[in-house]
Amino acid sequence: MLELEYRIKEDEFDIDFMREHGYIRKKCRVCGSFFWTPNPDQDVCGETPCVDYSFLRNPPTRRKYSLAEMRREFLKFFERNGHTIINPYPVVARWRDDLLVTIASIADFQPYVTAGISKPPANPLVVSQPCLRFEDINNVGLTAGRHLTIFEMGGAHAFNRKGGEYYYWKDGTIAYHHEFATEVLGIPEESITYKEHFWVGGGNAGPDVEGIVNGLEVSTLVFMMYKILDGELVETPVFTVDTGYGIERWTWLSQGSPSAFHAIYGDVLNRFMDLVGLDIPDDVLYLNSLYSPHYEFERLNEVKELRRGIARNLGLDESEVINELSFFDDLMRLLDHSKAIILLIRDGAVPSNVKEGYLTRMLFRRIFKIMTLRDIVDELDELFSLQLNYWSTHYDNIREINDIVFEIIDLEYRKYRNVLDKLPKIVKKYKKKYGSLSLDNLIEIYDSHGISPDIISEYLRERGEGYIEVPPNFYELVAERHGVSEKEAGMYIELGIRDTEPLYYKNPYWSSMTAKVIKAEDNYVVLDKTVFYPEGGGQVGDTGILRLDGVEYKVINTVNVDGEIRHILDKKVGGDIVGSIVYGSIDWERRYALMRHHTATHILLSAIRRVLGPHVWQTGASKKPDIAHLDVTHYRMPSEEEVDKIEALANMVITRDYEVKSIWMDRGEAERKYGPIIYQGGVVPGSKLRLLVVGDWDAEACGGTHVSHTGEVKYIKILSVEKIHDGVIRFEYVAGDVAVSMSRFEHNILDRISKRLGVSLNNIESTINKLIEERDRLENELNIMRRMYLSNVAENLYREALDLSGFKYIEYISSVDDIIFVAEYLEKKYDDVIVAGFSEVGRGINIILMVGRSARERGLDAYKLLESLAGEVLKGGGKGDERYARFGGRPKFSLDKVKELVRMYVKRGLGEV
RNA sequence: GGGCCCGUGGUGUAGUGGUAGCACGCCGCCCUCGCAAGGCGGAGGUCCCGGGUUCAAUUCCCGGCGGGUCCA
Repeated sequence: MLELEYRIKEDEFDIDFMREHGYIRKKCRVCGSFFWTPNPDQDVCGETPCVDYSFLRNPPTRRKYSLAEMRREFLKFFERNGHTIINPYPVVARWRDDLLVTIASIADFQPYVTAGISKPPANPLVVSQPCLRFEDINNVGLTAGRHLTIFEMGGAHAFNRKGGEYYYWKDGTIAYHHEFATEVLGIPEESITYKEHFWVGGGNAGPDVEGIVNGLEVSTLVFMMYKILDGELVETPVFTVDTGYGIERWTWLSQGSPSAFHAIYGDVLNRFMDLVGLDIPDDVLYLNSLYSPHYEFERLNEVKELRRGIARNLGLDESEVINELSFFDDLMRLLDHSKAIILLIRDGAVPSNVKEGYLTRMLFRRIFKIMTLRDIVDELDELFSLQLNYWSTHYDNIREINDIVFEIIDLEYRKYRNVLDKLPKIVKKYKKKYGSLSLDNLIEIYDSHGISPDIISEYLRERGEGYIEVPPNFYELVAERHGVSEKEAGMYIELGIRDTEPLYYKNPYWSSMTAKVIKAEDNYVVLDKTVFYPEGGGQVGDTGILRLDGVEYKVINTVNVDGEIRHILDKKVGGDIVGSIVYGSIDWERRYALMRHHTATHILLSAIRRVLGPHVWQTGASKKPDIAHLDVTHYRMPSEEEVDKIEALANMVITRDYEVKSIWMDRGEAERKYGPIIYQGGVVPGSKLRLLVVGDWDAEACGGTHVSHTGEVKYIKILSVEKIHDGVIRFEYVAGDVAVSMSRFEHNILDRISKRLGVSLNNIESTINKLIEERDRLENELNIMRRMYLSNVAENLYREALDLSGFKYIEYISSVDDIIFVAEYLEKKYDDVIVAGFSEVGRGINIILMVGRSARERGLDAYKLLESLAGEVLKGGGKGDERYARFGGRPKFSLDKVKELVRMYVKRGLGEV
């Protein structure tokens, strides 16, 4: 986030609206901010914490509204005033490359609409957009519902063009807001304050006013008119009215309920509280809400103090109130997080360890943790069941994912338990290493194993193994370990193709052309028109030839660099050729394979969605001439049956021979007609979209080249399915002639195997199984034989052993393994044995000495003996005990000499010399 | 995309620069009318893969693959 100080001009909001309504500008005596009020005596800005909430139990509106009613009132009001109602976008912001999730209603229209490149779906428009915010996640629950990870932003937007279409600006925006509050909801004018502010975000900026009613900020009305370039404000060609009405806050305001959660979740909240057995008096909750603007997660001790005050105030037991409220906070977190999870899953953010899937997992982990510590895990399914039921009446496609959600809950909970099951082992390890656990250890454990410190603390407490104080800034300490890497919000806008007419769009079947050179540099040329498709959308660039002045160049690749289609050649172009006419022709066979693979990808994606569910979204794809792959969001490996079904469905689409059409459509129209599902491929630039429509089977925004009928794809063969991350499944497949030759190729291999084995194709599998079993059996048998052989060798060695003072002295040169076997064998069987083994190992030698029981009793020590000798005969080291010792190193003498020396030492050790 | 942790019989794990152990499970025998428990015996491992250091690597170093986890 850019840290810039922008001052609002004194007369920024000295506008007709303020004058007509008798609003005057004042400075808050508490926080110092400027605000507008119709009350001459008002000297505070009207927002908490400068004042207290005054709507609790006493709403300023004419009547109470449920969330659904408030949303409807809001949308209908703006519709009456010339705004078109737009369906909300997904909460996963796939059309953005700078955001993972939708954080505001305006995010739907960035960057193309706000930058003036693309037309909005309607103008002006209104939308109630579910949004996700994670930066205040710690405060969720604590602040009585002022902070939520999931909320609806009512956005009324107008996009005004400088010197072009103009709808309304400051006066109109504030007037609509005012009218909605006073006329529609019946809020008295004197209750409404407008606080001045300067908004900066996502590379854009502009002055704004916050609408405040009875202490609660209910809306932010932003006049987005700048972009930030190198820290400077530069006016944008489009002046965007960016209003955000907090639908949940307006609802709370209208109900004056004990908390915003009561207003949002209604009956779900009551039933959930009953379920877990929390009964908390309304008086306590109201006072809690009143104090809540002063609550902050970072200062939990102060929160406790304030809550103690609530208890005193009401004459209740202090610790009881503190405990009940902390339980209440937790339950609200559960409601909030589970709602967010449901929408995330609906929009394809399947739990994962990367990207938006990680956000889903994090929410799950927080839920599990709370439920574990509160011992209410049994209610997990019921919580989601209540929520799914409730929100299915608010949002689309919730019922469709019902079963999927429960399957994911089950999987995620199991993963979470697995993590926790590692706890005893981890604690043991740290205790062994450090004696006790330090704060640093806790941070490390959380970071590398995901076990939060309070769980460890609880675990240690339960087992009476000490107590560790967890500082409230724990998670900041974790962040420090990672180093702060603030990413500058980049509002990257890709331009369409310039200068070159893309003939491949006119007709993808054209394979050659004559064109004029408009630019030539080093090894690439740019033409006025081309049939060569530049790399994009996962489809690789075309290759072929260009003929110029009788010279033939190979086109080794075609790329789009900043909207310029470059034909990359195999050699440099000579001379000034700009203006010359060239003949070009693409490698048609290759391109046709690519077209088939590309169309196959669209067919397959829709087949996967139909089989696995609507949570499936494309996360990546690649189309090469010989193979293609498609990555999609899904929470587990699909079963063999599912894959078969997908493949069959995809091939059915081929058989039906649907027409494949590319249609250029206005972005807004396309979104209206097909919904956000068209953005499967990710960010698509431009005001007009090229929509690829496959019969009534599939529609996606796509810039690739496609066949004209699905029948041309011929055949889709899925080659492999693998999990590339948690939550991301990759399908590898081939289509068309490649698929046909692939299956011929595979069949040939099988055929050769079958001939080699001398069995029919049907029996290959069982024959190979038999062969493997046979091999295992032989390996085993060989092992037994080796042991038999070696024991035989050992017996022979014993029989022919040298007699040293009545002991059997055996010298044996072989591999280390053999020596050890023989030595062990003899030592177990004969008491009077001494085995000296010699082995050449790598670049050195090993000496192994095994001393039998009676020689040990005579005082012969294998380790001591070798140790005393080792320095003399080799450069290395060794290990062992009185019975067995092994030394190794680079020898100083020949093996024979070493043998002689060992024998000499043994003799001496036995007192023979 | 980056950081950290982890890869050892079927499963769970110990361990170490020098013969890879333990528990559960499995097989056989004993005990029992039968089962369980108990006793005895046994099978089962490329110590994830590749490279380096070393006389010697499961162990140390580097790279890869796989899993976990945290942060973007």
